[in-house]
Amino acid sequence: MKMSKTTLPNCQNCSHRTQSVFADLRKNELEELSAQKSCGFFKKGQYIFQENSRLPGVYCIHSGKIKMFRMGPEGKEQIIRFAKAGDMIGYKSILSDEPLSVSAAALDDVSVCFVPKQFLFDTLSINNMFTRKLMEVACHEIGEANKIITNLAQKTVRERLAEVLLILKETFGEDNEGFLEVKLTREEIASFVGTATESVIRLLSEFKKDGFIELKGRRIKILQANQLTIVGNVFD
Amino acid sequence: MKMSKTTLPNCQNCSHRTQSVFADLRKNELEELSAQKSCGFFKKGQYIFQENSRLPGVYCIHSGKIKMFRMGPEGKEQIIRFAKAGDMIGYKSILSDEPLSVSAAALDDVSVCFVPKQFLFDTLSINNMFTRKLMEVACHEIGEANKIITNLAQKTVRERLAEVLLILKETFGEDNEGFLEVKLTREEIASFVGTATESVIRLLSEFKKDGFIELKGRRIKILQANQLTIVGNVFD
DNA sequence: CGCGCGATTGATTCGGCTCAATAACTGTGG
DNA sequence: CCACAGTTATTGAGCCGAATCAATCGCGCG
Repeated sequence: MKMSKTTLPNCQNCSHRTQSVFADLRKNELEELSAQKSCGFFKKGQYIFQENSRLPGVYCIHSGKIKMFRMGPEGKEQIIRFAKAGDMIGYKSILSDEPLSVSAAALDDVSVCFVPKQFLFDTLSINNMFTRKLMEVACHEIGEANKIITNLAQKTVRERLAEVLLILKETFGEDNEGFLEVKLTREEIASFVGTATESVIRLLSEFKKDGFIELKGRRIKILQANQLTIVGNVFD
Repeated sequence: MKMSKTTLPNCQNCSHRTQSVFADLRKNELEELSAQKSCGFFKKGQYIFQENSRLPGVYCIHSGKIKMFRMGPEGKEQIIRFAKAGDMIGYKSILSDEPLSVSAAALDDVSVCFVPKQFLFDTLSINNMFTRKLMEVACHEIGEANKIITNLAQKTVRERLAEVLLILKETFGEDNEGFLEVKLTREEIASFVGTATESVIRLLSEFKKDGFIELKGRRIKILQANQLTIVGNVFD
């Protein structure tokens, strides 16, 4: 991975800044961030980092999509969540001072900024709004994880797949034709749902037959989101 | 629930303080905490709080054991984790400014201190060590949740039960006879493992037959922890 | 244009859930 | 301290969702 300071825009005028955890940074803090960060690129399929390792900082995603996953006991990937432009990844390991609990891999070509952990700690100690924002993001994620745990334990594969489709729509949005703006293999979908690839395939074609979705190769279009919320027992 | 300021010791000389998130509070901060907190008691079985509600602060557990759980789509409890003396609960909802994502209920008689959220926010803004500690705890919990998600998706019930027994030992310890220092119904164990009550019962008696554990009514003694780690595919 | 991975479909197996019937235990009040 | 009532635990039988295994298809890419 090449790292440089010039390939991506300064943090001050980064288009993702206002939606990111850095939204509340002051002018001089942003300048410092720009000065300390470096940039990197990952091709589709490459690992950004691997679980159990440690990083000297965090990544801010400038463009591209990323899957966060853990290896199960038989070496099978379990996708925990996705990340996209504007998200910061790898920070939990820094803040809890533990090795990474997940790996991250690029779903398409990805460009990132790397922020040294010292910048985080420095900013945490002087900018309360930043602290609050970071806590908010972290604590929100715990709530999401609690929901996933309950779903995995209690819902059927059919229900979980319906919900996953809605999550993908929510997370990545749709292109101008209405297809989900993310390209995943059936195996990756299965890994996120927590089931076998064949089960995903069978249920997808069932949803297609029911008119809930349209399939075009690897691309998925959601036709009846409301039906999926019903099938998936999705309340919130 | 009765609330008073005198029933429990001051925070300064609370025996759990040094292991809690309040370990790094300064003298005057501890005095302020003592002044602002109130105390409460819950009988076994009572709810401390319910998911989707909001609290004006957080609870510190002074004594007793608590289950944290979520209601699944069919109204079935999913136990996410346990909490015990020294733990702070309910803070994630405060910090993410969202309704609670879990409920909490007393597993035995519980006494708690209630800390208004303003104290938390005030202390976050002036005590960096407290901030770091709180972040550390929250981020650690995310890592744990990631592990649980992977286990639920990929391990068998047998493996998960073996691991749960070890988690219970780790969390609550053993009494002088070697029995787990927590009294759970089979249904609660099942709810934590993410399976049916009958499956827990069958597998427990299997573990007993294999000599891994001893059962005495509701009480469980772990005889061969190492065998359980093998059966449960527990690496860390 | 062919190679190879990913997708699909079918057949079969099986872990684990549900339902049902006792048995054992907990704790409660007399 | 005992009896009773209501839980909770146990065990068995049967079923079903979903995993696995096997084979073929088809698209994307070099």
